[in-house]
Amino acid sequence: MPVPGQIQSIERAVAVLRLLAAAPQDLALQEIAESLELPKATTHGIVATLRHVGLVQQNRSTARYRLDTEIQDLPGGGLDPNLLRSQSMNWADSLAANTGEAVLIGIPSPDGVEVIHHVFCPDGTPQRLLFGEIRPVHASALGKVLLAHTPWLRSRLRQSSLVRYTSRTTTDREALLEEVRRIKAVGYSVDVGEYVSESGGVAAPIRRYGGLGVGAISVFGPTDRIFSTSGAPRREITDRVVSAARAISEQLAELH
Amino acid sequence: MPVPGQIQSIERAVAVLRLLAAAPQDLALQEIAESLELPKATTHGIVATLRHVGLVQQNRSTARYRLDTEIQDLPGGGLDPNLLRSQSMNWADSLAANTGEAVLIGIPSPDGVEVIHHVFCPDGTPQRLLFGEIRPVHASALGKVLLAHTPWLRSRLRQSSLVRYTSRTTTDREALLEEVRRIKAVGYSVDVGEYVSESGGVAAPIRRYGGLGVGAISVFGPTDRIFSTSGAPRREITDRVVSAARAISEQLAELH
DNA sequence: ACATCGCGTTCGACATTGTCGAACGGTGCT
DNA sequence: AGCACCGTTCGACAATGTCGAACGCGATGT
Repeated sequence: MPVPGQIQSIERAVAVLRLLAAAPQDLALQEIAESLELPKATTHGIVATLRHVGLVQQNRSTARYRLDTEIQDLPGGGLDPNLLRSQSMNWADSLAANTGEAVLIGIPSPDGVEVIHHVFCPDGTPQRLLFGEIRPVHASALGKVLLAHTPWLRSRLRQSSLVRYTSRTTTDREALLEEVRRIKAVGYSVDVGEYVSESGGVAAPIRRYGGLGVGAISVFGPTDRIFSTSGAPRREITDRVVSAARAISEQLAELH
Repeated sequence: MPVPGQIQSIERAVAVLRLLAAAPQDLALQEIAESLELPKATTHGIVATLRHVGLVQQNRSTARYRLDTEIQDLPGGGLDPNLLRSQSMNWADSLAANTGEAVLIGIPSPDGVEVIHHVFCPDGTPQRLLFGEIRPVHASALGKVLLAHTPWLRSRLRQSSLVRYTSRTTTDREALLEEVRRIKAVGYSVDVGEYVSESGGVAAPIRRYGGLGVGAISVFGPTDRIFSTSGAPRREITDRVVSAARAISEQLAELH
């Protein structure tokens, strides 16, 4: 590779995409090949790959190619927090009502998890609004479930120090990664007094189409209300959090 | 290549794009690499290539990567004919007024060049509206200049027969391709009674960002008014057509 | 019906091409 | 100053993508 940053097949693939984007109609394989001055077989490999990953469609009857509409998801960017909040508010409200606990919704931010929505615990006790606060990635149910379902967040762990907040805070990187693996398998995360003593929560991932986590929703409250005496989270809470998260994810997927 | 349609580097590049699209913030190279479980150096090659082709941007100060806004041009599709017409009407009018001849604007269509706009010759003679008509690719100034600047059109020549309309129609493929090469160099095309005897025209390409032809604009009329006695097109006409085409292209580029 | 043409697709050998471990140089912590 | 981390470059290796040629199929024309 003489000059770095010149991977041939990628440049060719992008050229194909650009050509298809500019074409007013579906293009035949041969037309693509000749436009790019590439052999037919080579072009076929590229186009077939693009079709395989869903960026290009092939008309069943004419065998011609066009851009798949899914390519419009690309510029979508990182999901507007306001959109996420508006789409999840109703689910958060009913989750709080059904569990009788407070609910948080968070998204990844440079320094941790940013709380973009907070439904107070319906018991009416005085509470402080957590909206806009940043919670630690390694010591909150929200953070840990994001860690499990948002791969690029994991590498941020390496540099940020694992601050100890309580005696239960996980400060060992290896142990945390091990827990993240479990969370990924189970589908929800748990925090038992790791950030604030006697307070804990359960969180589940909100995903965008494709499965990548873009946010998380969490129920939290006094540990003795969230967890049973065995130490495990109460089943009706985990179930409700998980299904609320799934419902929000599906709702997001529906608006293309 | 065991399974066709699985070019590794392209799939990886698309995965990078998808990851960047889903990320709410700029991502570090390492974060991308670890998310995709690829070596850093490999990832760097892919990202550098994507940056090189303009789909990815790198923040100068943080060195982190994000999608380039240019990626939004991709789903743009093949430029709405109505948009092209509305953007070029004013130029077409003044071109007709300045040259005293009729003006056509055309776009590629499956069977030839479709006329999407027609300004009558201002001399007031009775004329038939050509809007919506299909003109042959090989025997019109509009068609030939599109041929020169829209590569995928050229391969359509191979199968369609070169119908003879007049004694001056080019029916030899090799000769036509040779002329197309000249047109590409000069920047405008000429038709001297090749479709209708005694009638001819001069056309120039309307380009989208990147240089690909998406349409063409043409002045046409009686050959003795368009061309000087030497047979060459009159200089003030070619100049005006070319600069009108360029102006429309730039105007199109301005709306992102 | 048969032959022909043009297309998309597959095959397989080759060497070009991308991959990846390791090392470099710069920047911001502590 | 020292360290730690990151983006980038280097270079050897072989896995990978490339591409000429051949296949199969449908449409066309005879």
